[in-house]
Amino acid sequence: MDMPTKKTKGRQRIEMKKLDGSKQQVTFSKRRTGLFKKAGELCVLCGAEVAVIVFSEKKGKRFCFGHPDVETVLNRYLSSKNGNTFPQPFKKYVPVDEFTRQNAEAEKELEIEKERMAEIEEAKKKKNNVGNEDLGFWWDEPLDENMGLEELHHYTRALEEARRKVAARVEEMMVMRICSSVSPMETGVGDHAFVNQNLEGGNGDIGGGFFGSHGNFGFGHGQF
Amino acid sequence: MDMPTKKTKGRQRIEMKKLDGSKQQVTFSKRRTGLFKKAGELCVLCGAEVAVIVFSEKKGKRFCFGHPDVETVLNRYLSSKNGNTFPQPFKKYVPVDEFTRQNAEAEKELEIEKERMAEIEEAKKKKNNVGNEDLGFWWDEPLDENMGLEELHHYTRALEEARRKVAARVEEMMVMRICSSVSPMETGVGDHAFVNQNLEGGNGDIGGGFFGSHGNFGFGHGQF
DNA sequence: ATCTATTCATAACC
DNA sequence: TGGTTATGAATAGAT
Repeated sequence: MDMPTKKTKGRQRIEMKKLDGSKQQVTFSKRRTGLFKKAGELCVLCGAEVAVIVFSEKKGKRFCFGHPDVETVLNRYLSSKNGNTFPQPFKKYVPVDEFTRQNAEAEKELEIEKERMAEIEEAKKKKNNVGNEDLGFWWDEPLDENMGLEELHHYTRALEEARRKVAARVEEMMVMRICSSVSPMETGVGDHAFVNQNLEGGNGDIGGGFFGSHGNFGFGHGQF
Repeated sequence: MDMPTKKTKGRQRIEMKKLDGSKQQVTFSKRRTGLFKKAGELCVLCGAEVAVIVFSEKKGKRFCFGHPDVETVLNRYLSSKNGNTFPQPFKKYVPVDEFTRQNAEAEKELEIEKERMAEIEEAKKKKNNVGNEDLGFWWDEPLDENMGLEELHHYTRALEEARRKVAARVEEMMVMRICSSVSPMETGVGDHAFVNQNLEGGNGDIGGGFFGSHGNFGFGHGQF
């Protein structure tokens, strides 16, 4: 008579084994979202710094979450890795609010594009002053296959250090550029988290903000 | 008369704002565990590659999860970042099983220690052949403060590339060393996930395996 | 580290 | 991909 038949079976227990097909895709989406949410909550509740990087199996699409942003956490990871203990490392929280930040990101994108198109030609014209004599940039040189393990380790650490420095320098230049082109608004140290879906083709970001009422969390691109 | 009073209030809704003190610590532990579990499930169910890096607020203690391991995912991230599209990148799953892998890690630790103590002296004695003329290694040179944004971008990408190459080379050397000193056992491509708690003092890893019955997930150090 | 009572995440369906 | 429902899981609070 009546229709007490439940509309759905509700959540069912599933075996912890690999899914495939459309089922996998749906589950991937939902669980990825859930994972990022959990990560964000861990940040808010416990003041933790967290980076989550996910590559989908098919197409290897990239998804990221980071607080304060992926790069910061990665740099911290790379630095703490080799025993270099940096309790509260190189993280001058950039005093730009979300709005300003978005401008920065837009500018970054442009820069990256411009640069990508110009770099090959530039490489031909310029001489660098860091240590290569005539063939271009030293950083384009192939690795010496005979380099020993220990040198490689040294090299690795140096590269991480260098990358960190570059990241800091770029950020700095960004901030300078922003500050000189935008009226200084709030200088409060913002607390940002970035979520980023960055696939090969490059489509964009994924959704609305976290914790709408509490923190000014948001989604962005998160490159520098 | 009877005691229908509930033993606990059960889970209570909490405001999504920062906690402190012991409450924070407890919540951090529980939620971190939950986050790693979710990450692991995402890997198993969807074949995703995932890295999660967490720094606690106080003491900046580091916690990591990675599948197949943190380094792999990070390398993939760094490479895919600047538009360098590598659908299925430089990840020749090393055909070593868990046991062999542990040997590798032990050896790595030793190497790193040895090297750290010797490197300063070595730097003085050796000349490198990559591009610096006389003062030591080019990679120890300070950054040119006048380097432009575009050069910095180029530089950054080059460093990431270089780091990737070095990592690959180190891994390769490791494998060669292993293969030449250990009898070839199973050559099956293992599926590993590493969880790693790596604090300044260095204590060790955190717990039992994930999904005991299904995958050979485990906990490890995850350095190279 | 354990134990409940609850809230929360999500498998199945649309 | 986005929404609904019913249920399995995660976890806040207390021990």
